[in-house]
Amino acid sequence: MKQSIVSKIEEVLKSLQAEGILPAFALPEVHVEVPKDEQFGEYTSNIALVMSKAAGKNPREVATFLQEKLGDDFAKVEVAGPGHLNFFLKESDFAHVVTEVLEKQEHFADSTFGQGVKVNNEFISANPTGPLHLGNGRGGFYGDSLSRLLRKTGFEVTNEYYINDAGEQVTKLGHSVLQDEEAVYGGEYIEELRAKLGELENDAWEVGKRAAELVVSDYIKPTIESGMQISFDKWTSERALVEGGMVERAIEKLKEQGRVFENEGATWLRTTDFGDDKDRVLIKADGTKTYFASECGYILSKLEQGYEMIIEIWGADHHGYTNRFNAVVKAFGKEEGATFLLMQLVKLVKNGEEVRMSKRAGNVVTMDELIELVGHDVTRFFFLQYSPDTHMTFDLGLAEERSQKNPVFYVQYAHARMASILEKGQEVGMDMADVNLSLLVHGKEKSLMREMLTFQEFLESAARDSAPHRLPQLAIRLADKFHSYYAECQVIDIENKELSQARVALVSATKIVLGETLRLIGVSAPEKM
RNA sequence: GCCUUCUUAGCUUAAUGGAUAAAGCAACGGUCUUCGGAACCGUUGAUGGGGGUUCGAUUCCCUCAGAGGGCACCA
Repeated sequence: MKQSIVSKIEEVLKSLQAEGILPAFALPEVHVEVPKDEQFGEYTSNIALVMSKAAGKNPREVATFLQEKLGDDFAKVEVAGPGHLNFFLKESDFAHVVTEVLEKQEHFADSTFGQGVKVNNEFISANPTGPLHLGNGRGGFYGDSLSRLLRKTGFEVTNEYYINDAGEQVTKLGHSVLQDEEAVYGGEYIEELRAKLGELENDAWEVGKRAAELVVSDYIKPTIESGMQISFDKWTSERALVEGGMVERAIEKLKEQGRVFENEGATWLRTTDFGDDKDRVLIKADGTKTYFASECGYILSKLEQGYEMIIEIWGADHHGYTNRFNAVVKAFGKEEGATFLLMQLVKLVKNGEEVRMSKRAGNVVTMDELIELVGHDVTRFFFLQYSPDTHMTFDLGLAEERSQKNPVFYVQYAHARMASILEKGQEVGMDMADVNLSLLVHGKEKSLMREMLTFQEFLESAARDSAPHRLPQLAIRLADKFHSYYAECQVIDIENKELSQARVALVSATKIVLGETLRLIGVSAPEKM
């Protein structure tokens, strides 16, 4: 719908210029949006405001020219405010969308927006040195929901977890398990690892390797799969990559590009060619490779697998690494680099005092603990609500109280209420086969239908902006509109069967759209609570 | 010192450069229940300070103040 309005506006503008009503000038790009306020219609364009200067006429005048030529396909086209052009859809469009939702069910609003582009979405990727903590949770839920959104809008997405099991931290983990003087990590899980590993040789690297595997299999994976309900398509091991010779290949390839040089006994990559602050070491003077070198191998392997879009969801503390990362991507010949989502760190507060999260001290609050305390749906909804830029503070003292007041219940309750109405509708024999949807003329009904009309649009722009945090807001809005409708209109009324059937159809469609929104968020859509 | 993110209502947060800045919680006042009251309706209340760009700025630029994060031949 949006696209067709855009083309119509473009067409009319050209004809206005041809007729000499508007002077000849390069037409700006036409933007059509869904206005947030319903009183401004279903779609709106600011084109008259944007081009008024070039046209040498005031915006309202330009808008009026357009208005006169665009009227036919809409119930109303209006010029409002400083020169906005607002489009109101016909009654038949409203009724039609309900039919469409009921036909397509959960596939309603599936789109081809992403054009099957192959996306690699890497998130969490916590070091295999301990259980996942709250900071991992934020990026985890965000990444998972983003993937769901991208798939819905036509991208082909692979969720990937990178296991950093080849570096110095593995040796440190080994020392910690051995409990020698170089131990750095503490906490209960270290004791558990010790017990599970049994007889230990006195080699921190070997012990660390085995311990890291256990951390992944016994802590990280269960938390992700059962606790957080995230499924990864791929778990990539840094060590496997290194042992498979990927890193050497990457370095060779970079040498071929002429980006590699020697200095002070070390081997460097000239990342400054691509906007990095300084060049980076690949091979240290002592002959060992840096983490950055294996990162190069990893990037090459992603590119060789044919991913056209690379998404990296990192903690904001990794901000300084984006340039060198992109430098490598570009050195391998990909022009636009990766999409980075930098999640600001979660600040943890308990009774007004900040809790420093440190694996060393063993005072981390784990995802498992939080999920056990308040439940998966509450945890996920809470973390997903906020934009990555927000420096969110999480008050543990309020966590339980929050769980009672979490909006996720409000939304789920709306869904359960719909289910209950539909069940009742069936009992009293409401037949959906031949429904007269033109009876849905109440303002609250139109408001619900408007959400359906603009649903796909909403999803596509959230996908375009990598902004899954808008989904909880949509869920709340849908629930709000439904509750409000419910309070004002009797859905099932035996005395008025025709209207009731239309309303049951509307509730049924609303339930599908809300259910789909909840699925994209990743929380359950209960039939009963 | 350099780079970077943030500052919106009492609190936690929304708002692809658009129209009257939106919710939840808290507070206050109503609905008194035939479909699920975990609900509905209403009231109070906000863009850190100062410049600039723009027809239009919470949004872009500069600056000041405050708060986070980052600046390894570590990973």
